[in-house]
Amino acid sequence: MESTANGARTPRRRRAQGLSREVILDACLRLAAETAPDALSFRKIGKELGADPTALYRHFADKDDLLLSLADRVLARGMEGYAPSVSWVASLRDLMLRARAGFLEYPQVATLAALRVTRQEGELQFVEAMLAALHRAGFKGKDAARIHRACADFMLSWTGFSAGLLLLGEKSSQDDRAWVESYAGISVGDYPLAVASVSAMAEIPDDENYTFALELLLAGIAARLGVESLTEMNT
Amino acid sequence: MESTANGARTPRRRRAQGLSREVILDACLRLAAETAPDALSFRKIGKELGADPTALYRHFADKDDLLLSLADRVLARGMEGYAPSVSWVASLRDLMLRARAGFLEYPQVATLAALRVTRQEGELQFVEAMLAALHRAGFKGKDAARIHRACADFMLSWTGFSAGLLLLGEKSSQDDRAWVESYAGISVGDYPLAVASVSAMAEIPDDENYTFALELLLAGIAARLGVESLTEMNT
DNA sequence: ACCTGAACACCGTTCAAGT
DNA sequence: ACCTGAACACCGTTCAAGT
Repeated sequence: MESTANGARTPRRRRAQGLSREVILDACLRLAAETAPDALSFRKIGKELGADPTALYRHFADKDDLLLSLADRVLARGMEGYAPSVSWVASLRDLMLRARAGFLEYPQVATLAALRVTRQEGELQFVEAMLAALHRAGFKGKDAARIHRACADFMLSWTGFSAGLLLLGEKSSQDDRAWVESYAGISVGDYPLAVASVSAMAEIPDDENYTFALELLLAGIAARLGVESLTEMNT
Repeated sequence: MESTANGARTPRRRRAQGLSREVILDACLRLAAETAPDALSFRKIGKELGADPTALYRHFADKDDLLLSLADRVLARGMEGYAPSVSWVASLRDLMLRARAGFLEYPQVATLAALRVTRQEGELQFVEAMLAALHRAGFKGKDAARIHRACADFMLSWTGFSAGLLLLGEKSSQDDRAWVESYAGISVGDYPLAVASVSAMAEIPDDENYTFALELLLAGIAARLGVESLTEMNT
């Protein structure tokens, strides 16, 4: 990669020299950008680096360790360019959308690490920005902590879900077939509402669904504000 | 299991005779009730049945096929005893809680199948009950479909998340250690709010967190009702 | 018709050995 | 100090063979 001056055609393994956490993480992100289901195995990372797969154990305790660092990098990347808005709702919405979008650029990382807490720089940036927005709204202390946790885990769980759907890929289409087939064996008359709406529901893309649920959540938070302070109401 | 009359001490493998989808699914649920991380492999299911692991392929196309049937059974089990309330909010809340609780009795199934659509009996029961509650609230057609999808995927994604946490088990405790350790290397002064609330947030158990987020979501839906019909308002 | 068992192409991880 | 490579205990799945 550095100098392709001489014999550029032999695709044999580069010598693995100067591995480091940074170098390894970069290679992982290169692999994780793809939507292939198992792109992040040690063996594939090793090949990408031209190193023996087990060399990674010199720099990371185990796969979990690697994954947490990877997840934090991805979150931090999603936070790049974030600027708080004057509106706290707009800030919350922005954060909840950009964090998810950041993760979904690396679906592998999202599925594998969505339920882990990284406790590294990127996560702290996200938490601090969320809490700042909630403070501006008037939520403090324990109340702010509860709402932040609800929002963060809403985002993380749904992001893991979405990443899983992306990685399933073509299998989702198989699902559509199964849908039609499996209806044959079931007494459809018992489920009139479900049968009537089934295609309308299937049409909704996951992104739109997340956005819509997020708006419901934000409305719920806003409504809570009304209850708390009783000074201002928003429809 | 059927008759322990003679030689009950030899734990050698029962002969595998009369395997069927039903028999296999029962064995799977027995295994999946545990919190062991990899309890649902074909090899372990085979051992539980006293059959060769590959015998399962005679009854299920692949692991995915098995998982979908398993997931639908678990959902159906969660729906047992459901009775719609006069209050549509109470009905929605009940459905969103019982579906998750049903899945979490079989964490293996929940992690592996949360993002799949089963299109079998249990799922239809759930969808029908949700739509019925939404209709009673006054949501119809496309609007009901959108809200149902938001609710269902909120529940499914969070349930997959929760099941993952359960399966992580002791690793969560490791996280707590990591939390303290990793704070050493970071300039804490840059994240005052995050640092101040970190322990308050960590204390919130996942169940409570889900319940709280669910209330926010329900409040958001109720608020939307106000916008729609303009006839009745609820704080 | 149904079950078995060897085999294939994968996993994460450990450990003695090389340099 | 860092990387290698054989090995271990696992995966899901295929396929020829048994009964």
